[in-house]
Amino acid sequence: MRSRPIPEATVARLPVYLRALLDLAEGRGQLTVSSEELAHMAGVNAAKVRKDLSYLGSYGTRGVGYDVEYLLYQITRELGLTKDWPAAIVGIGNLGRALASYRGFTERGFRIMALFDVEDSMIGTEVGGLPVRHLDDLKEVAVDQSIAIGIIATPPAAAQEVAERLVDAGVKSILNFAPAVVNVPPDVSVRKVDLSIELQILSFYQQRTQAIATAREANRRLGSGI
Amino acid sequence: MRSRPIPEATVARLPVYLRALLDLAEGRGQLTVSSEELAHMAGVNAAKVRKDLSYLGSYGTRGVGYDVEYLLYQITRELGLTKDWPAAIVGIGNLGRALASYRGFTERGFRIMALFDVEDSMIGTEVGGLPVRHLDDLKEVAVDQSIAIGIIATPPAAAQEVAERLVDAGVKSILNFAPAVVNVPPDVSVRKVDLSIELQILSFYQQRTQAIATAREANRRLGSGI
DNA sequence: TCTGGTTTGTGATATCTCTCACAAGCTCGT
DNA sequence: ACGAGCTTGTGAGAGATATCACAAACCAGA
Repeated sequence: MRSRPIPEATVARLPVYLRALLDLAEGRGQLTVSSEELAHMAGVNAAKVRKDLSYLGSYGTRGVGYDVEYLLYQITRELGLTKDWPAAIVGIGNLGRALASYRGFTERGFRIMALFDVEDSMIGTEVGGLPVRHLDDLKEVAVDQSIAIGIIATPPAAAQEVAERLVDAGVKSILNFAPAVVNVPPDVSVRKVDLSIELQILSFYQQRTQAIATAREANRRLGSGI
Repeated sequence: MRSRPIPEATVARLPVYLRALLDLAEGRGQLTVSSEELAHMAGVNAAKVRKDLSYLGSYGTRGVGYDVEYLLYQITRELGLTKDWPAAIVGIGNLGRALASYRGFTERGFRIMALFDVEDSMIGTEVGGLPVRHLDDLKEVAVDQSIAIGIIATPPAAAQEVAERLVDAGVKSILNFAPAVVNVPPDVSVRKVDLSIELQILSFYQQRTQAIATAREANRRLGSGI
């Protein structure tokens, strides 16, 4: 089963398994883990865990489970986390500032190397130990520092232009926090994180269950002859 | 086709269409829009747009397209955005603070009504015009203010407990920013926003294309007899 | 009223994803 | 050495999602 392409859905879950395994290794010092236990920690079912891991190769032992350290290494390697990825943040507003000082990034080898904005009053100031530079310097800095990942935290109107500048600077991976769709060439990956969209999705399900409750209520009144 | 349940994948795209329609209405004052144009603005293909919209009912006109205002209204209604949703943020660190002052929320009828933390030094201070209250007051405040949406922005170790307190307070929709899996009863919706996971997914695809490029390079050297 | 150009709505089909169920394979105690 | 008890790896089928392709319906102009 090795060397088959890894499905997108599986790729999206590997980081979740990775985190669970880190908890096991660092926290409890557990040596092996069953698909059942890993599934519970990751909030999925055991068959899915086994199938996901089978795409990486046969790293488990029947009757025993998976070796935590070995599996950790394999997932780390598969996700390309054995090396550091230099990243840059564009747009140093509320969100950009929070991202710049967010610990979670550096933890897994993502290093914020540069910050960019267009606001003159902001250029030159330090945020989280890094100077804010002008967007016009993006290409030069990106090439110089081998920036691999661009993080867009600008207002929506600026997102597309920033994306194009990142692409022009050779960046192939973009994480977009701006509430806007950005179009890029097919060899560039974009992932979007959109708080407002997530809330709207929650709203849909919340409203639906309330609607059902209301309907049930109405139905009960009808049924009881009122 | 009406009254069939709307697929999850479609629900997740409705907010994207909504945003595009708002651009059309407010920005350019355009009256109708074709699935083709909407698809381009949303970054998907036209057949998908039509199928998605068909779940809401037949709101288009053949040969013409969709009435922008009418479609706006229908999607807004379907997403439950005709009323305001009171929300609360738990965990007022870097991220929580940024969220508390984030404009994007209030825009679509999500009102941040309360902030919670456990750090004594933080309790009583104001963030974005709201006082930070102690987590122990959560239930009382949540019931009193009819909080519908809970936003978790705590460190990962606290996430599960906070989720349980939210559930206990009657909250049925949770947006989880903490890098941790939270388990909730089936009648509660959780959506997670995990910056670190998104970066790791980007890392996978970036690393893969680099690996392919390296292999191709090696192959070329072999082929040329070096 | 008819014709040509346009765009929707949707069956049919392809692709992706999840879940089940069980043989194969491992460990351990006897 | 062997059987009991687990746990993996995976084929098969179910289910969800995406895409295709085209008939049906509309508008505008003659």
